[in-house]
Amino acid sequence: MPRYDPHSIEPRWQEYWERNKTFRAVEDTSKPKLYVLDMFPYPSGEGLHVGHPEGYTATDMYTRYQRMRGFNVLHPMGYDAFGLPAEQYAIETGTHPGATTERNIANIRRQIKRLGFSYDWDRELATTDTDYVRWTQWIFLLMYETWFDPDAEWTDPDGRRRRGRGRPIDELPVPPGVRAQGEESVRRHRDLFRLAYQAEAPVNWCAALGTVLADEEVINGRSERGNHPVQRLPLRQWMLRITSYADRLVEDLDTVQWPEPIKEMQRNWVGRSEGAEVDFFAGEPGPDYAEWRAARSRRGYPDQPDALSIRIYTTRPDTLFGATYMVLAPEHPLVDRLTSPERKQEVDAYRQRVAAMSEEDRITGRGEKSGVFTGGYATNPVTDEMIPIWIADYVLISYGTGAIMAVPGHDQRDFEFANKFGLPIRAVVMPPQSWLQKMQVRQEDYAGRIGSLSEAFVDEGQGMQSENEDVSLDGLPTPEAKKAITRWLGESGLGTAAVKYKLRDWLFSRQRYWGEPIPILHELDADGKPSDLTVPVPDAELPVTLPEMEDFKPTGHPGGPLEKAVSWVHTRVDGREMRRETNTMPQWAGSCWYYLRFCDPRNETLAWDPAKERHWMPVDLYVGGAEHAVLHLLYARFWHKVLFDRGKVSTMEPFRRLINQGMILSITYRTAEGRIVPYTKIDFHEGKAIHTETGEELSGETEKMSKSRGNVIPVDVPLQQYGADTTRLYEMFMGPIEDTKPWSMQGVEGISRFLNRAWRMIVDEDADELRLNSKVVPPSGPEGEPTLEQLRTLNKTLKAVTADLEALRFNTAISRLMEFVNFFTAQKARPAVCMERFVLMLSPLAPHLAEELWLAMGHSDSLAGARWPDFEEQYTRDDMMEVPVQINGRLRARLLASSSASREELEQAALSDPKIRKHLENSAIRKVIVVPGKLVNIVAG
RNA sequence: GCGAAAGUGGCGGAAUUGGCAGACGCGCUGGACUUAGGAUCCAGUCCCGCAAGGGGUGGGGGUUCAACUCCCCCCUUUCGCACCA
Repeated sequence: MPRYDPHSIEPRWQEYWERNKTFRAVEDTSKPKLYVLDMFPYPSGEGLHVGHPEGYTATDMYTRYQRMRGFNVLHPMGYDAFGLPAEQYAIETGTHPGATTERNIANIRRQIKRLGFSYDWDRELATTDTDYVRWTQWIFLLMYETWFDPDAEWTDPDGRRRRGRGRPIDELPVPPGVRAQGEESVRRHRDLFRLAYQAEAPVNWCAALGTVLADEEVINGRSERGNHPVQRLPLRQWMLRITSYADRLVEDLDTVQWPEPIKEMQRNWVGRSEGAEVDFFAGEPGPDYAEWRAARSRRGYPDQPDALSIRIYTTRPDTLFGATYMVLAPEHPLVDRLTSPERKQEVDAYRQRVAAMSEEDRITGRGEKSGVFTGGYATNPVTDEMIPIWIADYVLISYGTGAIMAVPGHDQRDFEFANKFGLPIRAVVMPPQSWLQKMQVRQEDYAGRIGSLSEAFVDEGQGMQSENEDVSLDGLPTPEAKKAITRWLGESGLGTAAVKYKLRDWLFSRQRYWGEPIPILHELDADGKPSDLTVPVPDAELPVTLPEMEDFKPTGHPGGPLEKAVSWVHTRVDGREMRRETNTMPQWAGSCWYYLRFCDPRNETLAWDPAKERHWMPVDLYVGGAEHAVLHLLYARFWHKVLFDRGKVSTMEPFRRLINQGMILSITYRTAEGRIVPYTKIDFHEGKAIHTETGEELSGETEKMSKSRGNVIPVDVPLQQYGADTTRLYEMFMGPIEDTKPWSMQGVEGISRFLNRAWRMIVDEDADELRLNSKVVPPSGPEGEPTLEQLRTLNKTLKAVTADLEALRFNTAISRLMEFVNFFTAQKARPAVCMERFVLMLSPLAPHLAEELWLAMGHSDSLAGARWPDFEEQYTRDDMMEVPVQINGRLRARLLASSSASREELEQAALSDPKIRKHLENSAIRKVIVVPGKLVNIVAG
C-alpha cells in the first residue's frame, strides 16, 4: 500500500470499530464520567451539508481525546424525527410520513457513519420510535398530574433556599367549599392548576399549515416554517404552564456555563420585569369614588379587582402623577361596560378592525398609533383628576393586565399617542442635565415645553410635580420614588408591588398527524359530546400510537387530521365511552428529554433507570446551533425542572456547558449576468474561478447555504473527493467552532496535502505494502535516540495540542501538528518514539489515518484504547532565546540570550549591542524596562 | 428602536496575564524534479521604498515604557428581540 488512500483505509476501520463496539459506553464508576451530546438532527430529505457535521466533528474529537485521558464517556446520536416536512410530503404524495422519515434517517445515518464518529450506536434512537413516544407521553401525563406550588420552600442541591416547586396534583389544597360540591367539582378545581391544562387562548392560527403555532414559531407575523400568514384566533388548546417556572429558568442560568449571549437571550425571552399593579377607580371623582377609596383603605388591596376598578400594571409607579389617561387593550373584558352609548359604534368598529388584522398587519402598522376614546373616565388616585379611558392596539391583552395608565411625559408610546390625539402631557420626572442639553431645553422650561419636545424622557431622574396631601415624590431619585409610591399604594389598598413576564404559557397542541398523540381521553356528556372533563390514558395503555391513515390533509378546524380516524377516536375505559384527544404534540416535545433517554435507551419498564441517570447526568458538554437559543433550550430546561421537582432526575439543569457552533457559509459563484454556477462547472486556477464551459471568470461571494442559492455543499462532496479524515480536519481547521466561516473547496485541498505529508513522514510510499519510511528509526537503531531539538519539538507540540484539545481549539491544534510534520519531514532521522507520539496526538482528529499509521508502526490492536501521551515540561523550554530590544517601543535589535538571563544581564547585553548603541548616539537613556524571558525596552529621548 | 457579538494581509485565520502583529493553511511569485503538472520538493510573499527607513490590527481620541488586547466617542457588519407598559 504505497500511497495514502483514505477510501480503502476508512471503511476498513469503520467496520472494525463497529464490529468491536469500540465506542460502546458502559457505566464505569472507577473513572470520571463525561457526557458529551450533539443536538440531534432533523432527518430532512436533503441529507447533511458540510455545515451540519461541524459540531459533531468537534464533539467527536473531544470525546476521543477524553477517552484517551481516562474518562468514562457517553456520546450518543439520534434523530428528531417528527415534524412538518415529512407530513407535507405525505400530503403531496400520499407517502406515509413514517416511510419518508425512515428513508431519510437511513441516509443521514450513512453520512454520519461515513465521517467515522465515535458514537455508541447501540444507543441510537429516533423520537418517532414507539418505545420513545411512550415515554414522551408519560412525561406529558406527569405534567398533567403536577401543579406548581408558588409558596413551597425547599433547599436545592447546591444548598440554597428556594421557593416554588411542582408537586403531585393530589397534594393541591382543595377549598372546603369546592370539596363540598363533590368529586366533579374537585376535578375541575384541579384542572385549573395542572401544568398541562386546556385553555381558551388567543392562538396563532396558520391557515396554510392548518395548525396552531407557538409564539416562538411565528416570525414577524408569519410561520417560521413555510412563511405563511398567521392570524390570532381564540381556541381551546393544551397549554404547558412554563410561566410558573419563569423565575427558576432565569435564576438557574447563573449555574450553567453557557455563552453569555445565549443566557441573555433567554433572560430577554422570559422578560421578567418588576413594577406595581394599581387599581384605578372606573368612574369620575365624587361620592362614589370617595366611598371606594375609603373601602380600599379599610380592606386593603384585593387579589382580584372589584367591579368598580380597572387594574393596570406599570414598571414606573413613580410616574403615577403623570398618568393623564388610560388605555385598555381592545379585547379587554371591561371595554363594553366602560364604553358610553354614543361611543359604542366607533369602539365596536375599532375592535372589529383590530380583531380582523393578521399578525403581520399589526406589525407593519406598528409605530403609527391608532385608538379610540371609549367615552368612559377613571380617576387618577393621586391627583384625583378625571382621566379619559381609551382603547388602542398598542396595549396587548396578553401582557400584564391588558390595561395601562398612560404617562405620556415619560413613555415614548404614550407620548406619541397623546400627541396624535391631543391628550395632556405632564412632566413628573426631571431629566438629568445631559438629556436636557441634548434636547436643547432649560430645566425651568422643561415642564412647560414637554409636549413640544421630539421625544419623551423615559429614563431615571428625579420626581417633580408629584405631590398631594398624603404623599410626595418631589426631588426623589426614581428608585426611591418607586419605593415610596408603592408603599403608599399598599397602605391605601390601591396597589402592590408586582412581577410580570413576557414569557407566555407554552401552546402545546398541534392540529397535525405526524406528532406524538396527546394521551388524554375526553369524557362524554349525556348527549355523547365531549365534556370539558378529561382523564389520562392509563399507563398500561401507553403509548398511544398514531392510527394508520391515507389522507393526511389538515382539516382546517381544531380537531386536526386525527379526527378522521373515527374508530381510533372512539374508545372505552372501564366500559365508559370516551373520545381521544386528536391534537398532537409540537415537534419540540421529543427533543425535550432525549438526552435522558440516552442514559438508558433500551429500558422497557422505565423511561430511564435512576441509577443510570445519576451516573451520566448532567450533560457535560452540549453542542449545537445558536438557532435553538430560546426554543429548544428553554423548553428542555422547563421539562427538566418539572422532572426534577417530581423526583425523576437528580440535577436542576440538564446541560452544564453549552457551545454554539457557528454557521458555515458557502461561496456562491456567479456569471456576469448573475447566474449561479455550480461547483461541478468551475475550474479553480491561478486563484481564479473559471467556468469550464464558457471560460468566463466568475466572481464569488460568501453567503448562507440555501437551496434557492444553489450553493449547498452536501457533505458527500468532500467525503467522496478526500475522505472522512480530510473532511473532519477541514471542518475544524477553518476557524474557531463558534465563528461563522466560509467553506472553501481549495482550503480542503491544503488539509489533504497535510495528511499526505503526515503519511509520507511515517510510511514508505514506494513500498508495495504498508511499511515504515526508512527515515523512521527504532529506538535501538543508530540515531534512534531523539536529539534535544527533536525532543523539544515533540514536547512543545504535545503541550500545546493538549491545551488546545482541552479548550476545543481544534484549529490551532491542527496548526501545531502541521508544524510538527514540517519539522520532522526535514529530519533525516525520525525517531520512532516521536512518530508514535505524533500518531497518538493525531488520533482524535484523524482517527482512520492514525489507526493505519499505528498499524504501520507495528501495533496489532486499535489505538482507541491507548493513553494520551504526557509531555515533559523540561523539554518545552529552550535554554537560549531571542530577546527583542525596543527603543521607545520600536523594535531595534534582537539579542541571543540565555532564557534564564537576569534583568541585569539582559540590560547589559541590550545596552552594549552595536545597533542599539548606534540608535542611542544622540539621546539620553531615561529608563530601561526589562521583562525577563520577554523583551527589553529602552526609554530614551 | 432595544440588546448582544464581531471588525487583523488577496482569502480562512494566529497572537496565556498588555510585551517581537500576521503562526498554520489557501492563493500567488520564482526555482528544482519531470514527457507533463493543477503531483512533490525548495525559496519568497502585510503595505510603501532600490535601500536606509517609514507605515500598519474599521476610524478618532485616551491610559501606559509598551495596546489587536484596557477606557471613551464614532462607523460598519452579523445575530437576537421588537408597541411587553
